[in-house]
Amino acid sequence: MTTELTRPLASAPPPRSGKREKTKIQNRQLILEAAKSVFAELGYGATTVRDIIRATPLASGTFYNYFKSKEEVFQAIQDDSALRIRPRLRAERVRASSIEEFISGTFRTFFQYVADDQGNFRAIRRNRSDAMRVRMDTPEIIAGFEELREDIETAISKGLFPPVDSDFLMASIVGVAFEIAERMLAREDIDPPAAADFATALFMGGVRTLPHRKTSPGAA
Amino acid sequence: MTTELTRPLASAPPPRSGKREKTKIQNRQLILEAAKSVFAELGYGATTVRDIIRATPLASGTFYNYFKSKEEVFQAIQDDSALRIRPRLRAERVRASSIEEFISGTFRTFFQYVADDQGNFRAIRRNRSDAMRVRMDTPEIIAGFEELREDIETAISKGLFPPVDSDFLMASIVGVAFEIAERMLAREDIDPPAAADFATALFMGGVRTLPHRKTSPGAA
DNA sequence: GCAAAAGTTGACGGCCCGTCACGAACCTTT
DNA sequence: AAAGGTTCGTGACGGGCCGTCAACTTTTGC
Repeated sequence: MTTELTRPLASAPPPRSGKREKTKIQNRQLILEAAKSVFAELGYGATTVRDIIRATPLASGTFYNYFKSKEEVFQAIQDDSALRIRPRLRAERVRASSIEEFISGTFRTFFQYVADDQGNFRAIRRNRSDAMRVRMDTPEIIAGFEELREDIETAISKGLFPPVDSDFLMASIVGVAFEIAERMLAREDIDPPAAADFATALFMGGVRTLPHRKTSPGAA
Repeated sequence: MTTELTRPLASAPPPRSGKREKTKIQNRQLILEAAKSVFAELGYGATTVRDIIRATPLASGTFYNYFKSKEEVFQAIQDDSALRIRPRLRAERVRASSIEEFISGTFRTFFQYVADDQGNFRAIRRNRSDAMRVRMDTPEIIAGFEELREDIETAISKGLFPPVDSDFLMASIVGVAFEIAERMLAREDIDPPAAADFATALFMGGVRTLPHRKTSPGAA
């Protein structure tokens, strides 16, 4: 504890590129990959840290050199996903010069991403064999929500949006995006543009301007 | 399953109102109440079955006479909640003679219920001290979603709604309802009618018809 | 009352948790 | 290149929770 070293230069920043750094990165990746596969197999709830390390050549103790718990692994996986899409969504919104572009750009980008990234999005959302549906928002994802709110504020101050409750509007966009994404993935033909069109029409003009369906109603 | 009646007596239905039935109901309630309180205290994730029975005069083995796991207790609590609001929501929708009534009735009823029922709604939604947000939909809740979809279908066939994708529309309503509910509860002044007005305006006319905010923008 | 049925109890084996002392692998210094 | 220092992987360990079950207690039907 007592750091009473003579300290000639003490802790020089160790940006080594030696073998140590290499295996560290590798081990971390090993654990993440194993976790993804095990989560997909057993579901998040049923998975134990032991299951994850067992799917790895490492020892149990090693796991804890990299993550504190399975929650943290989960977060790392999800945050990774969030980190990849956030810039794209943000770019889409910054570029927008109308409400319509803002809304449709956001939805198109999001649904397309979800469809491409089903592995990370879908598998994790099953708690176990329970019929219960689960959605977990990691800090990085929540930060993405906040970013959306800020972009809405900016859009309002630029006169793009009317001065509405940006918190509720953000919540509405998020809610529609996630909930429709789930239905979209449950379908035989996954059609991100169709999902985006639906959501965009809802936000642009309400229920009455929603696209009409092609299939005749009443069909089971 | 085999309903072979004839049976002179055999397993006569035991609708006793004896002491046995009474303590059975009581024990179940004891466990449910304890679970609610413990979930609220520790968060769902961190709670163990032992924590629940410890908050009870019962022995550990008894727990398993009533529930298979903490998941099942959780479901029982949530389903209880869902069972209370579903009829109200349904009544509201059946009574509706216009899109506007259908939508606004649904949201008003839902947000009012959430505000009244914070105990069951709020406490459970914290996973633990983690920053992660969690939402879990039990079978009863999911059945409520399906009921909404059916009511939308009925409304379409009655000409109340245009022939839209009822699945996506249901998803949108659900997403907006849950997500706004969460923001609403996070605020100092919980105002269900305001939340309902916002959501209704969104579905009736889109972003451009959303209520304008009173507080001047730009304030931190 | 009494015997069978129903329900409760808590101890038990099995598993998972997170830690930690140890030793091996690596890196630095001379 | 050898020694010394540091970092990190390893697996065994105590503690706790899980779900079960044989023994016991209470209620019920007669």
